[in-house]
Amino acid sequence: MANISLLGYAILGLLHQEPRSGYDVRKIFANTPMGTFSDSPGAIYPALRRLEKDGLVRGQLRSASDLRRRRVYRPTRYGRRAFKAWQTRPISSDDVIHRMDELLLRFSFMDQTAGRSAAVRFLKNLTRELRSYTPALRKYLKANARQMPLSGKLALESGVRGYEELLRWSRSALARYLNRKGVRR
Amino acid sequence: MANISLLGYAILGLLHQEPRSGYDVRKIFANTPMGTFSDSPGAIYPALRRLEKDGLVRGQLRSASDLRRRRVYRPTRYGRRAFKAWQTRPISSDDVIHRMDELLLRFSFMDQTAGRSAAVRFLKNLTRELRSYTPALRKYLKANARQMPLSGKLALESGVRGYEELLRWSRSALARYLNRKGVRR
DNA sequence: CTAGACATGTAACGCGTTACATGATTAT
DNA sequence: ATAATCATGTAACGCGTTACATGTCTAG
Repeated sequence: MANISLLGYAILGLLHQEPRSGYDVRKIFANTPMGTFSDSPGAIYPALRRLEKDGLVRGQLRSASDLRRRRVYRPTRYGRRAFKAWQTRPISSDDVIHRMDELLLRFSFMDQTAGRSAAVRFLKNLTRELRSYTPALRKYLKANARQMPLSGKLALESGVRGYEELLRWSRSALARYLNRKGVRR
Repeated sequence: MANISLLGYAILGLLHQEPRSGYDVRKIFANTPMGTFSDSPGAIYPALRRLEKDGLVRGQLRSASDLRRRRVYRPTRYGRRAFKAWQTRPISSDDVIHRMDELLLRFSFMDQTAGRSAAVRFLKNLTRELRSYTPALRKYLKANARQMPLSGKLALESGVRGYEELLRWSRSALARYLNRKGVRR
């Protein structure tokens, strides 16, 4: 089974939307909020080749009227299955503590690829984990605040607030899905 | 001039508080909210050796009553200067967009090592950058929301909210410093 | 005709991950 | 005795960063 990096999943997700070239992906990473990923060719082209080597995407040269070589990739059936499996993995407390960025990436492509019900399940589980972790963090801060320098205390406060906001977001996102239940658009 | 990784700076910051061994550092990464950093020996011991090789820290074996070998590190004068230089670097929009975690790390040790006035300057500059970036992100979301799938929209909404919360935090943190101006304690 | 966007690659390098290894000390 | 904790290391591996290289097409 292929081992896919976060960048690999990001690219695979984009290829689910429409067939794209490495250059297309680069432009997205350079010009949109997906820009947390590197748009450097030294990252993207090898990543695409790896995905292809592992059978997750298939690339073909588009040259019909184009003399310009341009390799366009799309996910294979296996790639789609692997992507969906990644998206629907259970959410652990460790994910919430160490891999929040990965969780958000998993969610961002959710209803295109795994469906609305998977999105709802995801948000329910995420909410559960956040409801348990957030107060624990807040408690840690309260317990150790006295012996921490102001800047350290404040930096941690920032982290706690970030998680608390995430929990509010998660709940409101869930509500957004549930309110639309069965509503066609 | 030495090139120091984020993990390197995190360790260097901890060594500013008191001399510590690699094992001490590991325990901190394993048991506190600093746990965003890896506590694996394969990361920490080589990082300490690099810091030492670059003249940023000095390690000495503590063995007096201890037969157990235990290498305790403390920053050198050069290490302290380098750390402070890193902390007081100007804040760019790129830092805010791509390296928020590094900014928070820089701030978290601020008043132990660079002083209260540096902390205030940092927060003022951070607030400025966030005041410019946050509405731009929000605007992007508004402009593209129509053509985005719900989960994509919501994932981006989460990012925007995170930045908005960060801006509120930054302002309140600044207020916290300014209210104490000249107050001993 | 030339600057800039289009488009894809490769090579060296550094560092973090994973897994394994070693041995001393303390607690049960 | 022996399991757990203390404590430090090393080797293979993968991937992202940086920098360089190459060539095409389009706009002014």
